[in-house]
Amino acid sequence: MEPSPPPPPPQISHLLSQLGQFPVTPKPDPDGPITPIPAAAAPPPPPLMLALTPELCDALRQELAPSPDDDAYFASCLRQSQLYLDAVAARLRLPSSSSSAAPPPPLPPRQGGQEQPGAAGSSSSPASSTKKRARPAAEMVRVANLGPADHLHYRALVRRARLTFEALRGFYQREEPSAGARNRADLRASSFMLSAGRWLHREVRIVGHIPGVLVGDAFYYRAELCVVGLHLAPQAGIGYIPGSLTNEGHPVATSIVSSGGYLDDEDTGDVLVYTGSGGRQRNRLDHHADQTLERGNLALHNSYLYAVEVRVIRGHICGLTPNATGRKIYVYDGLYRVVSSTFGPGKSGHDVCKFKLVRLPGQDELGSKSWHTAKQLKDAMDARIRPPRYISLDLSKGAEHLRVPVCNKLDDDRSPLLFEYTVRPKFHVPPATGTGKRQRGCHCATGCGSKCRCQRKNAGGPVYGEDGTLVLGRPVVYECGASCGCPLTCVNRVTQRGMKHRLEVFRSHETGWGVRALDLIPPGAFVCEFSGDVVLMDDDSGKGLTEGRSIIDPKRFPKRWKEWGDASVDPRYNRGPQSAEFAGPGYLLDVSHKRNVACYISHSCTPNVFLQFVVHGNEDEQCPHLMVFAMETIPPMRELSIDYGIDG
DNA sequence: GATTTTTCAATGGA
DNA sequence: CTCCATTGAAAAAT
Repeated sequence: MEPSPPPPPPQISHLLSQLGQFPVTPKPDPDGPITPIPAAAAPPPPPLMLALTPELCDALRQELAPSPDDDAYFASCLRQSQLYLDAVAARLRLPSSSSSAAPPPPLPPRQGGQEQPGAAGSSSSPASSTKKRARPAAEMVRVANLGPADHLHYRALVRRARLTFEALRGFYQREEPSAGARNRADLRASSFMLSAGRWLHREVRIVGHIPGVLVGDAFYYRAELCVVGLHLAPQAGIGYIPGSLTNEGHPVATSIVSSGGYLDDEDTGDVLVYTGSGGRQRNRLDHHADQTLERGNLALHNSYLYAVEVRVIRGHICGLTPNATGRKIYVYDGLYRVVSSTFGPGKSGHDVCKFKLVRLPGQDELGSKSWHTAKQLKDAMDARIRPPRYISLDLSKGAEHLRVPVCNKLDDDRSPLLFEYTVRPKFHVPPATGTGKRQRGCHCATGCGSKCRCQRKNAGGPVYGEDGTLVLGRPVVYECGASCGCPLTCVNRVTQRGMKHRLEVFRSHETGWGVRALDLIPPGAFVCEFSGDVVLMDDDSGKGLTEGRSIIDPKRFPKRWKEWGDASVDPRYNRGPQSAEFAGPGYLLDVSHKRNVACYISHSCTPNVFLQFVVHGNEDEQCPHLMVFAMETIPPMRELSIDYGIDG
């Protein structure tokens, strides 16, 4: 048997000739090496249903000029698929009888010229009455040319959806500590959000980037990928638009999750060899049967033929997670194009579909690569090697638990080194009232439980979970303190143990100086404290001194803590008794001379960290610590941002 | 439309 | 700690 020719690159001529030809059951040479799918051996092509108008054909042909230049080539592929999808979208059937149960929410105000709504209902009433399973919509779109205003809008939507997901997940997890059966809080959270109409982009099938999701964004659960619309299949690796929704009747893949679950996978970052699905026992690595070119496999093959870009999400096992055993984390790595599709025996002997994907140029740095560079930086610093352009290996000069490197790759500014570093502000300690009085702290000898006096000052249950993450944002948090009987390892002293995740200060184009994470920071984790010189408000001598100084006013921070842990979308959730009114801090922080890392965190109105007031033991309530907590999963090399309450 | 099939999860116990 | 069986949910296919 003569060897089949390699598949021609999917250029336009090829595309045009292939549009109607889909080999459904290829029969490759059983004992040969992996053979390309023989297009010639395909069954008679189904009728070509995509309307190729003369204009469209001309437009496509003009793209023909094959260029050796990769960028031009990829750009041409992108334009091709754009043309194709536009043609398909234009001919798509309408969403079947307004399939969304809830009435479409009012469109948010939008500034940019931009045709795609796709906002999940903000005020949509939970469509609990309708039993009908709401199916995803049929309309297929690609969102392009997002203006800055649109980007902010979508980023805020994604942020809120993830906050809700995390709050619900935490709520469900705590709700039944050990109710016999398995507690899949993640599934319950996503399921509830679906029924409440809070999945994003439900009314549309998005090809390409999901607006509001950045390359490098990290997710702890597959269910979370569903909620934001990145990858709709809860378990399957290939997400696709079913053939019944494209007018040609062929499925098209939109996203894949690569978790290294197959023997034949290879991954060098920009190039990924992905194995199709099927032929495998669940949870098993090895194949026991041949795969077939159906469903997801067929969809991915069609993405190859049509040159449609595919979202790639990589699953990493991160042993470094604070909460114990080898969790997985899913990182959005951007858009890839399928450059080859083959079918043949894999390592286990059975036939497998293999797809080679190449990352499209012009995107933000590969998320997975950022993890790598962060690790290299950390290794170098552990070995006391100063990477180039690092002006300090430790801004705190040993004062912090972890070293805080400073990096400036832009100019010669070394100003962070000019400030004195203070790990925590020095508050005026109130004189012990009543000398005969006993210590005001708790007397818990080992661990502080629900009986602990300090814990009970926090109305509505424990402040921190087992893993040390903040359960719920509060007006103020009372931790145990110096006068308590418990050790520093007490569960109620999370912020006193210092930073747990490495940060670095860096010079940035946009914000002057900024702070970014070197470690993965889980949502709800303590990040660091704001520090500087304390200026009491009622201190007359201090008032005049604030002129011309860098002052942080703790009162100016918007109450972003309200967004954290708020699961009130679920009516069964009640946050318990509200703690008494908190007057708020009565001091200013002067960071003109002394400061710490936190002062370099930049501002955003879609922040990924927030401020939580924390009182340690019997400290003055007027002077709560300004503690920074993560609001979302922060991947390595991602800049931290907080809402300072300045208009932006 | 209802039911079955498919799926590179996640848990908690052994 | 690794293995594993069980439960689980949504979309596509039937």
